[in-house]
Amino acid sequence: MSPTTSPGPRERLLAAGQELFYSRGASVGVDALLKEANVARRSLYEHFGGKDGLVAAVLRRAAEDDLAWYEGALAGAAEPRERLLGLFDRLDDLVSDPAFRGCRYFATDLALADPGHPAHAESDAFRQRLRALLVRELQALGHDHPERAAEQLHLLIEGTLVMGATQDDPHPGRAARDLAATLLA
Amino acid sequence: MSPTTSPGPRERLLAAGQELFYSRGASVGVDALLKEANVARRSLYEHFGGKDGLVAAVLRRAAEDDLAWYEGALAGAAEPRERLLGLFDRLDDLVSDPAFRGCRYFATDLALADPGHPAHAESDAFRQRLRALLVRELQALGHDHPERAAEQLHLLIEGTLVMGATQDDPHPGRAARDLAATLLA
DNA sequence: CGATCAGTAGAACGATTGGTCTACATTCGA
DNA sequence: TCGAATGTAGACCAATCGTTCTACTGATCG
Repeated sequence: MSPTTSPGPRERLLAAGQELFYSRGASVGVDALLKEANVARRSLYEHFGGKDGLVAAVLRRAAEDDLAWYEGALAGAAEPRERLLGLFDRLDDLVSDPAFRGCRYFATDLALADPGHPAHAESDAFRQRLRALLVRELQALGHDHPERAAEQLHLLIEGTLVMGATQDDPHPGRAARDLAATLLA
Repeated sequence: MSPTTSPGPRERLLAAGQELFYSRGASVGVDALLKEANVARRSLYEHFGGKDGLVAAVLRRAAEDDLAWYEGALAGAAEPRERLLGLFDRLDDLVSDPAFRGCRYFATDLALADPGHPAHAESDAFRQRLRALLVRELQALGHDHPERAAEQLHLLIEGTLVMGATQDDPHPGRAARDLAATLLA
């Protein structure tokens, strides 16, 4: 149990899933995941019950990371209004990365047609937490209609991610930031 | 050649593809397409060369329909400004339909990992035509920065479609309309 | 009439899918 | 020291994928 113990198969599977599900979509084969994680086939089914379980577990973990990213992006400025506007600057950087492939949760939802798939619950949970974070921020800002404004900010965020994913727009974050600015006036 | 001749296999395949690719995604099996179209396996390969060809052909046809829909949505009002705002009302109706499953082109792009797939070219073409339509409308409106505003309107449209697809937002079109209104001021 | 052609119907293909199972290695605590 | 756990390695399975193929049918037209 030394602190430098190499991560076990469960951890490696989560890491491989986070990487491959994002870069190649939820349709990557189990074989590719096992190879990337250097893990035996059996370990996947013992730890996650199957591919579906891994997809859901990866989304759950990614939600933690992503929400922390949003918190960090908001922390870029002190003034309440600048905090939210700065978020779109960070988003613009994010989607400008050529490796950016769009919103993880939306892509997964689209890929998994079965509405009962456990991954959908994770997507919903993430979106609710993101929305709550926006509402909280708008309340701290003293906005008159935090719920309505959060809906609009959410729409701007999703729009930025889509525009960034299709790549034919160099700086969707800037376009969204300008719209957000009028919203926060 | 009577005018009531039932559509041939090519036409039925396009119709089946437009229906199934949208409702079940580009990953629907060839068997389901053939069954829906009531067409022999062989016809698919003679007319479209394979499933990839059908996917691309369906997107090309859908682009015509969808752009016509956008034109129609703009035609709802006479006053230039109301034309664009009315578009978001129509979008709100569209995404409120429980059968709405998001943007056809973006979903297809996400589903087809291979960047060389012919469907991507059709998606790009559609987006460019949509963008051109917005620019034209903004010019007619006498907007100071039609290109920039079109980018923002496009972002609002895509955002509306995403929010509508996830369903946890009853009226994303209204949120987008309000943002668009400030943009057109 | 007979040839051609577009169509249907469906068997069969090789590859790949997610999932199960057996055999063996390692670790670790009773 | 023995015996569970926990892991790896990989064969194997049934199902499904997109594709190719053969066999047959029904027009259309010289």
